[in-house]
Amino acid sequence: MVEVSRRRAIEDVASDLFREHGYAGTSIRDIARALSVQGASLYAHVTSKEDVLWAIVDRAATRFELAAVEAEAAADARRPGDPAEALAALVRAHVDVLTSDVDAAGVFVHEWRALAPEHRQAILDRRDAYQGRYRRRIENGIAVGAFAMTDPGIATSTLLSAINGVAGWYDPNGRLPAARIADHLVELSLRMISNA
Amino acid sequence: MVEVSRRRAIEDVASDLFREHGYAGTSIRDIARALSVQGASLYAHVTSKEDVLWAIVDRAATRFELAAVEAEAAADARRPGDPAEALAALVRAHVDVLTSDVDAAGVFVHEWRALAPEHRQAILDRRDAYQGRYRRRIENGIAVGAFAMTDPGIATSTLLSAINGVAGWYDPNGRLPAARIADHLVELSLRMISNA
DNA sequence: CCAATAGCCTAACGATCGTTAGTTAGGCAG
DNA sequence: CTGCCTAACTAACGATCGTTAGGCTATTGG
Repeated sequence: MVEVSRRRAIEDVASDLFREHGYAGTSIRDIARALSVQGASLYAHVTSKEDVLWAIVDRAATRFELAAVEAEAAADARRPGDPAEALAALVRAHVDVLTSDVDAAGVFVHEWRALAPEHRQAILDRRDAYQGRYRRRIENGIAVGAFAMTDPGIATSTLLSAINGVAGWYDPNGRLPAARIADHLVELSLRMISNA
Repeated sequence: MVEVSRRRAIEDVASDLFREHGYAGTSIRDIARALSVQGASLYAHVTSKEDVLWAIVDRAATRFELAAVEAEAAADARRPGDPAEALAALVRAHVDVLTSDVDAAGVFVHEWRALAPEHRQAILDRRDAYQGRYRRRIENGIAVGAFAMTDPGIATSTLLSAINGVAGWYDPNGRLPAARIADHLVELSLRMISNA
């Protein structure tokens, strides 16, 4: 990974450590040590520890949001009003973003609780909006009979838990390339909510 | 919740706090404050902070294991060799354990990384064994044609992620009783891996 | 060649961390 | 009354936490 800026290099090793040991379980000096630098030196590039967490989470959130917007637009262009097409596109986009930076995605999924109250609330709002995309497609699919009759809220949460689970075991050097994994997750996701 | 021992009361409030702020994000004094007691007073009942985490995780793991054993035995007694029956029983048992103590289950799912190396490895082994129960049933179902042809490893991990996701939103005072939620998760789980 | 800039250093601050030691207060059994 | 048990207390330890201040060095554009 070629670093364009020192600030970005800090965020990248922080993503790795936050994902492995959690935000509270990682000290500024831990991050510095991974960069072969003294802890205090980081403050030339960063205003606080929480600032680093926020940068990681905010960027990851933005990437998920952009990918979802594009995925829905493309799906609607291909097959307008097809809930399965739209949901498949959403899931694939989500898994793609997740596998393209597992560390940051893992931090986004698990460490948002450690954010300062304002940032935490902002992320919760954005997560709700993101989840709403999935939910609307699921509800629409149920309405037109493409998806099974189930509780849309539970189905949405469970679907997102399922695909976020990839962050728990994905290994860039593993046996399956990211694209294959996305294929499987799309298949599992659609079956989960589809009619017989 | 009536506490039978002081030790157990400590573990219960610790479960709550560990789940909310993580193990590293919770201090001994935080736990003590929730019990209206001084931090040092806890060491009359506890040998270390990690000891508390281990007790919570170990107990939760045991409950999941016992429930799975019973569920499989009962399913095999009802309909021997039926993969769907067995998997449904496993999922229901898992969700039941999870909802019966969300705090402890949430700690088990998310905070095992914070365990001391030996305990951490022990839990990883037990988690693998537990996951193996699901995997064998899924592989068996694929072999007999009851389940769809998919990667059993990914299907197993994704299924468990899906049902563990309940720990992220379940509220004992929420709109749905635990039994209804288990119903939904069983349904979603079976559909996820079933043929057409 | 010089000035600016980026990057890192050492030293230290007050706070909090997990944990130990020694002590005190109350209840119950002999 | 005595002696033990449970449960709490205060005080303090050394380590580590996030963070600030001020100074040094190497590279680089004019």
